[in-house]
Amino acid sequence: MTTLNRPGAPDGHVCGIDAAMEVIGGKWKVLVLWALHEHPRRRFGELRRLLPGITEKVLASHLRELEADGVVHRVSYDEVPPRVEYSLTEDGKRLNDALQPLAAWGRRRPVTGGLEEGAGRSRS
Amino acid sequence: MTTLNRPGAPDGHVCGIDAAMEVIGGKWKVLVLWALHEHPRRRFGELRRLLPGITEKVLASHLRELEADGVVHRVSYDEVPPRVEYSLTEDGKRLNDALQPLAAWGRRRPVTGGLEEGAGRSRS
DNA sequence: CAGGATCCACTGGGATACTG
DNA sequence: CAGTATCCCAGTGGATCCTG
Repeated sequence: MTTLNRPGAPDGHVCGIDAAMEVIGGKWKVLVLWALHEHPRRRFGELRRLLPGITEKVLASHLRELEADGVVHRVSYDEVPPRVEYSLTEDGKRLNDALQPLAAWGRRRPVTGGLEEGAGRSRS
Repeated sequence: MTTLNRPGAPDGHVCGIDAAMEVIGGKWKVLVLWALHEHPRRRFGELRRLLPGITEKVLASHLRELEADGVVHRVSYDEVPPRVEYSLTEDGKRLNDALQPLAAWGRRRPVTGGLEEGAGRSRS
């Protein structure tokens, strides 16, 4: 367990977000999910092309973890030229749905209408 | 740019999730948000107590980033014993709302009804 | 073409000690 | 009490080379 470890939720809930974060915790995870959502049944190379900047290792490992987490489905046809297709599982689609509100929130962030704190974007 | 960097969304969307992930990307970020959501106007030490296992450094930095991102509001009264109170901004509350579906998804994960991949939780 | 194996660099996070 | 300052380690992501 390298992720969030709540000692047992003293308040009575586990919030489940940590579980979700465990799944989408990778740097490109959500984008892979997203790409798969918009381009069902994509092959490794295609996904790689869809995610400019990602390396094979990272894509491969993310895909493997996503598969292990049951949100991505992998089908490999053993043909002469190796061919593998990835797609979202039902659970993966649900995850994507659950991600929508967050996406919407993030999208309206830069120009929030009622931000009174005057906070600016500043990160490392 | 240490975060997700999409070259400009070739498909026409930025999905916004990456922006959101930037905000909640810390290990304890969501839990801090959560704690603040359930315990409005909490002080540093109290928050620390609410998040067993978190260190001062991390709590402080998360709080600072969360504040910079406009989701947490910080009020410091300069009294004799230093006193600072943290609370969620309106945007922070919206973020929390946006997090709910994800939390719900994560909560029902362990016992998914139709998981045929036979995947188990396996991480590094 | 799909990825496994390595090596490396970076940074996020933990522990501890100190200050206003 | 509410942080800040260091040091350090581990995990994660990146680049490259190599294989089925």
